[in-house]
Amino acid sequence: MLYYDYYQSPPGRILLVADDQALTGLYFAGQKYHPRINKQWKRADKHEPLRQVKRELSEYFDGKRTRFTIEIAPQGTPFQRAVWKAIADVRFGQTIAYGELAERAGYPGSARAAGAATGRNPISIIVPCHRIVGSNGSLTGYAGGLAKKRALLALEGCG
Amino acid sequence: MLYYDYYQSPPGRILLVADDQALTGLYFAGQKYHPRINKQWKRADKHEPLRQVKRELSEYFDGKRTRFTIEIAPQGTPFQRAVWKAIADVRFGQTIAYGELAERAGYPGSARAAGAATGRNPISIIVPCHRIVGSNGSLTGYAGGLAKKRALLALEGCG
DNA sequence: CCCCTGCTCGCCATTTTCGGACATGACCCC
DNA sequence: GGGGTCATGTCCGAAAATGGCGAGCAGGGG
Repeated sequence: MLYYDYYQSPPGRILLVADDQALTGLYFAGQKYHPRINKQWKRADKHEPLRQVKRELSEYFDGKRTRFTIEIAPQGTPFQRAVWKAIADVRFGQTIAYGELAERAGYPGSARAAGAATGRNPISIIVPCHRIVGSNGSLTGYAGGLAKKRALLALEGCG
Repeated sequence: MLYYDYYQSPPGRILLVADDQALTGLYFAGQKYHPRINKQWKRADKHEPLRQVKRELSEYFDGKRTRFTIEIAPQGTPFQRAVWKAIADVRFGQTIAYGELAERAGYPGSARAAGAATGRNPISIIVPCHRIVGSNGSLTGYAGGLAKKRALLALEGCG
């Protein structure tokens, strides 16, 4: 059984999805790869994991939180999970390039594949894929739109 | 955790595989689709499901048993499971055609697909795929070799 | 005629293969 | 620097190939 709820953030409305104990998805409204609401899912604004992530998001957008503690359970291939795990290790206010990301994930040379996997990240913000940039520092892409990527990086003090 | 052991039957050596409570595989040595022994598996000649199936097999080959009671848990697609379930309902000494099998499985017209699924049966003898023959009565194929299919049918009195 | 054989052709789920798409990066040339 | 080119690795969907089939048909012997 999966549960979901919405959260209104400064950059836009967010869809949250969780199973019994962990967060499985966090999507900006209208973003690429946004899932359809499944009839089997249950709208639940009091479900504990969802409450916790909403609390942590509020603190994050208020500038009072720089790391998340909510448990996450993203679904993907072994390669994708390795990439997402490597992304999760990038700290608040820091950025790395796709090539560096691929290397940290254990797949040196797979920069482009790492980019594709980054785009499929099911848990935006918490798995901070906005902290991954081109090797020359350019903001090459973001599933939710480059504007949101800029906004998040600005919030974290990366002009 | 999976457990395995061997059993020497009249037609040839057999590999038995089981999980904690049910049989998941029964293969003739050298048959098609024979699995490799996984390092993670444990050789266990006293594991209860394995002991039970060895006992029932002995009785079967001695002509003292016409149906099996061991619990089975074959792994496959929904279609394959439907076919294997339909095979399991064919009784000792009886034979049906692949077309009839497909129909009983709930997929009328899928005779050829049923044949392919039959070939992938992971639990020979217990799921008696040797009782499936061509619509004209011919023994069209058997993963363990047609000789074994003939031997099993002879044992069951189908000359 | 009847029966058998061999052939062709539709069937259907699965598996394998293949061709793009992609949130890159290094190189080269103006 | 901007813009083109090319070498990469992974994933997804589509298409083709693969099988333990079966019905229909044409010939050749009894």
